[in-house]
Amino acid sequence: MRPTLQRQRSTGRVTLSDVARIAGVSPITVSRALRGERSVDPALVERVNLASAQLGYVPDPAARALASHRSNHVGILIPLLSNALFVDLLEAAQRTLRAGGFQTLIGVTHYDDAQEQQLLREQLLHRPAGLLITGLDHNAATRALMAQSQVPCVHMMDLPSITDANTPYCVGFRQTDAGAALTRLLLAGGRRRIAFAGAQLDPRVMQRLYGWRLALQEHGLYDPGLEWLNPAASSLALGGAMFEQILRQDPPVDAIFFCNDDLAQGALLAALRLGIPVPQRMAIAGFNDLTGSDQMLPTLTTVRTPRAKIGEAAATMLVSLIRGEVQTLPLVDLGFEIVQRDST
Amino acid sequence: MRPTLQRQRSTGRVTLSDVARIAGVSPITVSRALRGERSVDPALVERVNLASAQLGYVPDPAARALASHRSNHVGILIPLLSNALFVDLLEAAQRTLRAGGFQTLIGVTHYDDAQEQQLLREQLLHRPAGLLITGLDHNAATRALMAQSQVPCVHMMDLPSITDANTPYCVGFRQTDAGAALTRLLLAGGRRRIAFAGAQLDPRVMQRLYGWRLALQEHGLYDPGLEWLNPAASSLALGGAMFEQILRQDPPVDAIFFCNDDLAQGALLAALRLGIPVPQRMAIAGFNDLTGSDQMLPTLTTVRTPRAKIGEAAATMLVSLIRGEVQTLPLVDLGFEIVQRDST
DNA sequence: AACGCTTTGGATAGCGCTATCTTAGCTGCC
DNA sequence: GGCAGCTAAGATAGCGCTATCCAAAGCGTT
Repeated sequence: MRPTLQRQRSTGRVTLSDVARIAGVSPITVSRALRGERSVDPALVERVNLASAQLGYVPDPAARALASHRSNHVGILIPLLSNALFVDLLEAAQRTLRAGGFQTLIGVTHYDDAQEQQLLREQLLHRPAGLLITGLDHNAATRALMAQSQVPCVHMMDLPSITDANTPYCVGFRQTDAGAALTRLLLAGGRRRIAFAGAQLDPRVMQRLYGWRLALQEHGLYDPGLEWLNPAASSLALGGAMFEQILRQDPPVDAIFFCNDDLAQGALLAALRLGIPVPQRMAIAGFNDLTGSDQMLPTLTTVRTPRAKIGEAAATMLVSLIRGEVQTLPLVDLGFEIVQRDST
Repeated sequence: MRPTLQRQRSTGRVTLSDVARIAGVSPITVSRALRGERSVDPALVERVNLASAQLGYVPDPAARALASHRSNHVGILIPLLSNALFVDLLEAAQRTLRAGGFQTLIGVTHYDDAQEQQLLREQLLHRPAGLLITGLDHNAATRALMAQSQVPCVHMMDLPSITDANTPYCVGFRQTDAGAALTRLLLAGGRRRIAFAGAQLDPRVMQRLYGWRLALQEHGLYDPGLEWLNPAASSLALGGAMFEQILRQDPPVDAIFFCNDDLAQGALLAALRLGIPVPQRMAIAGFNDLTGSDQMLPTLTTVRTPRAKIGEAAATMLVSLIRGEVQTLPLVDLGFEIVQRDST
């Protein structure tokens, strides 16, 4: 009886063809007009835009990705969300990418190579238009995935020490220089036995350590016993504990360079608790200039890192890479700023 | 000359059909076997799995989404990433969802209705399998989008005060009760003039305020002049400023309930700076038990909120909703815990 | 043995776009 | 005037998967 049991799978969604019908052109012309591709008669573009607006047409990202092998996603890989540093980086990058019409896919690696690789693999499945990734140190499998995927990629935070023909795109600053500069400030303040207290021990921490080492060696004041490294995650509590430990085990130490503000803030609180006068008995410096470092007692000397600018610049660079615009330099050094406060 | 100019658009990617050919079955059987849909002969499933593993087959999410009008994405909307509270919530939810085979799409609303709506709209375009959203207060357009989309949704953090037939799925705790409980603790400690200092003024802050008000009213100690509300974002600096302001403008105040630990920590630091003895001259309490609250001087009395548990439970609930499993209760109250420390 | 009913595998036809090829309409130039 | 060399619009055929319909096979009933 029933004439043609039509297989109705449509979702009622407004499609390209609907727009085409209303505009009186073929679907492919609508597609081209909306993407601004090739030259389409301005009058037709106008008609298409009108019809599209009238119907409230929104392209289906899945269909688009399937047909074009491309998406408007950008994958972002960062180590942690529990560190304000990366949150600032992420927020700035995300804002810039959204403005450029891209959606972000956030992956949190927890400083774990296997997780990083897995997240990258998942992101690549979505054929992202680009990738933003933290740091330059990635294991071979991860690097291979990135290279093989051919997806434009910008690295954030670190800059390579040497540059050659195939230097990757990087936006960041020289951690080593910053570490050395902060150490020199302590030296200029008359400190002679300056300890370095590091946690997490990610590549950036190691570079700061290296900078500190260089500065001390310049003055003949380097001593391996001054390195206090702990692979645990940074926290106020750990900073306090490290402060107490150094104080107890190496009393001549007169300054401590903590690898980040979390540790340094914890140390300042521990000093308050123990009644150790800062900076008289012990100078304390941190890194990153996180929220609260200017509120501590005493206020914390630190290095202000341009993380929001890095996120923004990296995203901007990525967008122009995606658009195929000519890139002037693969490296962007955004520098840093020493913030001297009362703790030194 | 050239026989058939074949339109080669394939990407060299391993497809379902490849697996089907190797396994010696039809593509649709591979699809069913891999998704565990319907009943497929175990022997065939075995063959398919083998072939799939051998070829390293990975389904294309875009093709899947297009054909099935469904994806394995879960959208998560949170107000901020700069607040550790939401980061903990997010991380726990994300971990649970990943374990369930879902990818997460994070949207940060910045407490802005328009942004929330826009983000939701974008997420819905990807036909998410589910949604996790913070709070219960959303504008009409947002609610309409959610209802219309038919996507399962779980609300995090807040619980509705009244429950009726169409109560949404919620995992959280009673902010009002927590506010009242903390206030009662201060009252039990002999404090008579307890101020409430709030910033950000999101719905959860307002509920804590309401709880504080109730507790004071029970004792006939409520006075509107005790409410110090500032719509600015929370920060240590703001906490310090509010502390000084209250101290100056209402000297009889002997305790301050800060709506979160950021403000309270700032107040503790300000008290140190000003030499105001805490808790003798002024008791200070916060909310959330953030990192560092146990490191402050004095350590901070606060309310420990089960944010990681909320994230996990909400994700678990969402997964079972997506799978169509029967839900026992739409509301899950995970409670809270008063943490009494030295600041009160 | 004929009949329903429930499996289980496969054929077919899209999902909503875009890559690719084709064709019609115009130059410009020997 | 005829033909290569362009341009713009359209026709066609997928992208890689799954919804839907079909058919064959198994099985218990009367």
